[in-house]
Amino acid sequence: MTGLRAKQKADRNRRILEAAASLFREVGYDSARIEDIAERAEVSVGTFYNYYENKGDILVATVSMEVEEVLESGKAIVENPPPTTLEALQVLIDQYFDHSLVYLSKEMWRTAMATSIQQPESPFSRRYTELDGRLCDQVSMLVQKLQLRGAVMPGIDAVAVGQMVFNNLNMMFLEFVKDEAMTLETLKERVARQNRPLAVLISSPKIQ
Amino acid sequence: MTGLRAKQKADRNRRILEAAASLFREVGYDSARIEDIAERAEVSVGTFYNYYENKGDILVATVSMEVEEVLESGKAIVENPPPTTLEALQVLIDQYFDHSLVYLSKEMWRTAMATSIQQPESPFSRRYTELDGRLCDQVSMLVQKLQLRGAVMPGIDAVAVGQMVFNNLNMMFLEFVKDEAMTLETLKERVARQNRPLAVLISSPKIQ
DNA sequence: CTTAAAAAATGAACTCATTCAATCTTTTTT
DNA sequence: AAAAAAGATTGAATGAGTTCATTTTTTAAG
Repeated sequence: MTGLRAKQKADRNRRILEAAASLFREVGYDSARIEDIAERAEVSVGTFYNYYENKGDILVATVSMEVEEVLESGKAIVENPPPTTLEALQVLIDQYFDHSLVYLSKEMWRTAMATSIQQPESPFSRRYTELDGRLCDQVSMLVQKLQLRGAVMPGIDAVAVGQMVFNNLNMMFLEFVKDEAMTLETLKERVARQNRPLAVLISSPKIQ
Repeated sequence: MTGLRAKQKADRNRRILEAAASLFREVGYDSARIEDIAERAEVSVGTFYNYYENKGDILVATVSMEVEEVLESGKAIVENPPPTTLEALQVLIDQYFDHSLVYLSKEMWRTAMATSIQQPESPFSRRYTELDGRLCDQVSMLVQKLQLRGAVMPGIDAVAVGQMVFNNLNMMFLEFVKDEAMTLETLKERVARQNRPLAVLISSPKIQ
C-alpha cells in the first residue's frame, strides 16, 4: 500500500482550502465562485463537492484554522494569568478579540457563523462547534485556576461561571460582526462592563 | 383618496406571509420554493420580491410574530415575579423556552438566526435584532424589579447582569436548536445550573 | 501481467433564488 | 372625462450553487 491515493487526496484538499481562503480574502465570500475556487485549486467543480459539502462549509473550515490559533495563544494566559479576576478575564477575552480580525473580515465571520448554525450536522460545522466548546473550556479553566490561587472564592461553580462568561462574550462578538460600524474598542468596553459585576462578586474579599 | 391601493397592498402582504408560514410548517424551509409561496398567495414571483427582499426575510417575519407573543407573555411575569431571584429568572426563562417551539421548528429557528446574522442590514433582520434587544431589556427589567423589592442587593449593575443572563440563555437556545436530539427539559436544566451562581451572589443575604 | 473492483474526478445538466424591462392599474392633474 | 404621472405587478431570463451518470485512476486479486 503506497498510499498514493491518500497523498493525492490530502494534496487536493490542501489546494482547495488554500485557493478558497485566498480568494475569499481577495474578493470577499460572495464574489468568490465555486468555479473560480476549483480553477485555482486545479480541480473540477465536482471534485470540490467531493471534499466540501457546500460553499459555506469551506469558509467554516477556514475559520476553524483561525480559532485553533486563538486557542493556542490563549493557553499561555490561562497558565499564568494576571492576579485579579477582572483583569485575568479581560486579558484573555481581549486576546480573543484582537485575534479575530487578522485573517477574517466581519462578512466572513457572519457567513461562517450562519453556516454553522444552519447546517449543524456537516463535518466542518461540527468542528467549529467543537472549537467553540474548547474556547468555552479555556475560559472555565481560567476561572478554576483563579480559584486555586485564591483569587476566586471557593464554593463557586467555576465551570458554570466560565460558561456564562463565554456565552456572553460570544453573543457580544456576534453583535460586533453584525454591525460594520462597531469598533473592537467598543466591543471590549462593553464586554468589560458586563463582566465586572460577576467578576467582583466571585472574587475573594481580601484580594478585591 | 380611497386607499384602494393601500388596502390591496396590506391584503397581499398578509396573503404572502400566511402562505409562507403555512408552507414552511408543511414542507420545511428549504423545500418551500418562492414559486410555491407566490402561487399559494396568488401573486407572481416578482411581487413576492416587492414585499420581501429575499427568502430568509419572510422567515424572519414569521419568527417576529412568535417573539412578539413571547414578549407579551413575559410582561406579566416581570410585573409580578416570584420572590427569590433564582426562581424569578427561571420562571421567565422557562416561559420563553416553552413558547419557542409552538409555531416554529428547530430548522426554522436555525434558518432565521442564520439569516439575521448573514444579512444584518435587511429590514427584517433589523426587526429580529430589535426584538432580541427587547427580550434582553425584559430580563434586565426583571432584575431591576427584584432590586427594588430588595431581593437583589443594591449597588449591583442590574442592566449588566440582565444582559449577561440574556446572552447566556440566547447562546444556550442556539445550542438547543442546533442539536435535534436535545430536549426542552435538558435546555432548561442547563440554563438553570448556569444561572445559579450569579443568582445566589446577587441576592440579598437575608432573602437567600 | 491481466482483470476485476473500488474509489475518485469530471463537467454538463439541473434547480431555484433573484432581477428587470415591459405592462397594467391606480391616482392625480388639467 | 381624458391624459399624464406614479405606483405595482408580472414572468421570462439570468446566474450561481449543486447534482449525478459517466469516465478515469488507483488498488487488490487471480
